[in-house]
Amino acid sequence: MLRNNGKYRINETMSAKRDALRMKLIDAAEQQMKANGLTGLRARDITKDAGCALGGLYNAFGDLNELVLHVNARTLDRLNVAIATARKGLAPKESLLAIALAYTRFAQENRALWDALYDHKIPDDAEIPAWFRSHQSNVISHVIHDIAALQPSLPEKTRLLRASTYFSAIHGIVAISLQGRFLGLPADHLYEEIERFVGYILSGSLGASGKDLAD
Amino acid sequence: MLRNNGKYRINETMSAKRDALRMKLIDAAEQQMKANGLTGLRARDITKDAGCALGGLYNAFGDLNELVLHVNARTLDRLNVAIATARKGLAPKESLLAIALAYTRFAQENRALWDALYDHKIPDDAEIPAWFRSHQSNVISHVIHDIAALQPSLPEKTRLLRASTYFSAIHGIVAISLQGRFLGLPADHLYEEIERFVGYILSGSLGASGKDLAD
DNA sequence: GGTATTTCTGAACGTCGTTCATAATAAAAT
DNA sequence: ATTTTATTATGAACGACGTTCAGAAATACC
Repeated sequence: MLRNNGKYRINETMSAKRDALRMKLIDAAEQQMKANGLTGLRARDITKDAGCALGGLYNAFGDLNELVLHVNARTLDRLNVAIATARKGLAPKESLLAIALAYTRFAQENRALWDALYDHKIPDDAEIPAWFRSHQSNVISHVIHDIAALQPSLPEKTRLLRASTYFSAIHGIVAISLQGRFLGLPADHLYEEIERFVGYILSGSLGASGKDLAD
Repeated sequence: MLRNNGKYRINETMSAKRDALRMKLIDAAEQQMKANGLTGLRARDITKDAGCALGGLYNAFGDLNELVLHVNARTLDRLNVAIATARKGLAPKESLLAIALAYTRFAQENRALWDALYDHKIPDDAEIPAWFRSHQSNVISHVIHDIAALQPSLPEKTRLLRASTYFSAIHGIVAISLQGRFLGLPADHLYEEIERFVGYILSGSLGASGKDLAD
């Protein structure tokens, strides 16, 4: 029978050793995903690179999916930085274009890790943890800010819709192009095609005069 | 030592029995994917449903990936019909909107099979067979026709780029929304958001007067 | 019927994620 | 120090998976 008299730690948040192993496992998994993609990820290889036994992974994380979530959170953070840097100091419209181009560049330069952001599926029963969603939100918040600046009269909820639509459209163009599906937009035309497309959207949604299209 | 004196068939294209088994396997795989998704696909379940031994799958197809390609080709054909039906008799701009909405509806109503179109990855060494690419091309050809009608002066190659960009953007909006990633555009706003978005693109790219934006 | 050829079969193989009894280590109590 | 208790580490073992392949069964032609 286990007692807890307050002198041993109750949860996993206080162990520096455990955290160190977790970090080594995330590092190893990230390296492996960079080299072999999400489907090339192997628990045995990760633990070997991290310097622990196979079972150690399951002491540090619930399962392999949870480890992937941590790698993906890192990737989202780096994407977030790339976007923030690209739009810094720009006016809203220029910022929206900069976001699209930064997203495109990031996807190209971090192909395997970026793929994993979308290829990774968690089982139907499990749900995406809140801490991970916040990493996703950080990325899209830049779009929300620009839309808010362009259309201040838009209700908050509608701004989220517009931001999601804008972001998703750009993502779709990049994704289909890089995956070479359907016609496969050639990568060497990707930037100009996106720049043109963003121009369409901005002129279409805001009018040539930048007038506020409330609704 | 095997000889061939011309009295036995040389390749696999002439056997009705073999084709019947292939069809049963595709049917079984399709049913399984509908119910359990691509990741729920199991060679043992498929062959049991199709009424053959486990190894039979590997007589009919090279491997499981090849079988998935056949299911996906079917799905693309049904998507193609859905789009063709939706745009029939419409003017180019209305057709482009109809395509987007039909794509959205198809994705919602055939979620598991539609997911498999994009989730299925073939190994790096193998490449997508030409017969499969033609199924993909049929779907996007509708977009190409409408763009050709709207901008007849556009070079053929540029039309393909524009069609790919348009299709991919719509796909991205639908995909991110249905997967609930990032903010997750709520499904009940999906149609109106797409309709608005297409309006932006059409007015942005063609001008209010429908003038031809060459190049 | 006899023989060449194709098709079918399912046990067996290697690999995977995951589990868990056991060992090793660390901390607290005595 | 020694014992007790709690934590962490280990890797053999398990079940499920895709795939293979030697042999059985079926088929086609003489």
